[in-house]
Amino acid sequence: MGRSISVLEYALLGSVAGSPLSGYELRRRFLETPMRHFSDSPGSIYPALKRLARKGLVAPVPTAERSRRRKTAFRATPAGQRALRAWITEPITRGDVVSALPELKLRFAFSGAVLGMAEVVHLLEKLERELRFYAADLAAYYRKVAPGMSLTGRLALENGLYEYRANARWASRALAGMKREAKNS
Amino acid sequence: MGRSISVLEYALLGSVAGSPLSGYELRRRFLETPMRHFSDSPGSIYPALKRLARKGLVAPVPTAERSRRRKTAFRATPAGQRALRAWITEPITRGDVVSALPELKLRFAFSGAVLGMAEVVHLLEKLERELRFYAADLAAYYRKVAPGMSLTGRLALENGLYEYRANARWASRALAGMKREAKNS
DNA sequence: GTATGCATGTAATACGTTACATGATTGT
DNA sequence: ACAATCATGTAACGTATTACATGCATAC
Repeated sequence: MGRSISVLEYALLGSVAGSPLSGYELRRRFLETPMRHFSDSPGSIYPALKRLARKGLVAPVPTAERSRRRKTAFRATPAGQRALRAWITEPITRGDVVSALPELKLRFAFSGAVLGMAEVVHLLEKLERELRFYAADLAAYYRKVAPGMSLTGRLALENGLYEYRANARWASRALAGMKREAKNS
Repeated sequence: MGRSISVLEYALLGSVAGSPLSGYELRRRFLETPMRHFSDSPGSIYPALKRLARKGLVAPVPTAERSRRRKTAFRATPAGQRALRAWITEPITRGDVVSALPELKLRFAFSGAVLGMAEVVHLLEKLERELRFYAADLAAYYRKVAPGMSLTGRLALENGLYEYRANARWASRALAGMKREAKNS
């Protein structure tokens, strides 16, 4: 069937999980917010939106607008919400953190919309564990190969190490913050 | 003509700029080293290698090997070195750091092989400037929108902020290290 | 009345992904 | 003898990129 869903499609789906948005508004989001790494080109967004609609994951909402500008806003359907949830709660495997970190972060960013607090915490815990694990891996690799590397190669490797450590620290702090907040509610 | 060169192709080209490597060895690199975010699938690497060969940027080196295993190692040609250099020294525009940071890092990682120390420093300075600039942008954006965001959305935004700050700090430290080293030579 | 922003689309192309396929060599 | 690893490829498919194209609305 029209099975798999691309990361771009999930990004769109997650964006219309809360309030409906039109293709143009989604483009502006990708252009103006830190979701900038997604292309804002109409050639990617409108077709992706149509695919989601064809799969029944989003649906156009009646345009109760005073403006006569043609504009079709889409919203996630119940099936869309389920698909989003399924994607976000997919198991995090070792190595996802290496080859698909941006996707994991996107999943986390959207998790608040479809998951309960306890599940969000669980997701973040998994993420933190994998980040720490890979940071340690990288550190070991660095110690092993750094002596024989070129200066820029070694620095690039260091960059990766620092970045993963920063990510791991972020996850720890975020986790602590969430647990604190959970008590005050 | 066979103009543009994909990031994967540059990754391969840069990898064979120093010593020749076969498709299989390149796959293993992508599998076992922190270049893991590149796919190690034969369906991407062998065709990309062939495209590079067709463009005259890499060439097979005579297999003076004792092993009778068929194996074709490729090395960057002079034209390949020039193309690599041209890519690495392309101007860094505002926003590259947002939409193409991994590519910028790859360029830096390979820069040692084709650029002089002064040019590498210049590249890193540009990179550092843009990283700081965007980190500041993100911080301003955070202050503006954070109050109205969901918890996970806000945390994801924080993550981006921390990550860019970590990158900027790395660039500063690397720069300081390079300048120190330049004196001792 | 003309430029800018809103708003949506299509067509050509090239590329990466996945799956499939083959065979030689080394180690046990 | 068999499994694992070395080593290279092809075919189908979907999708992102780029460029082109259209038209309405608003502000000046």
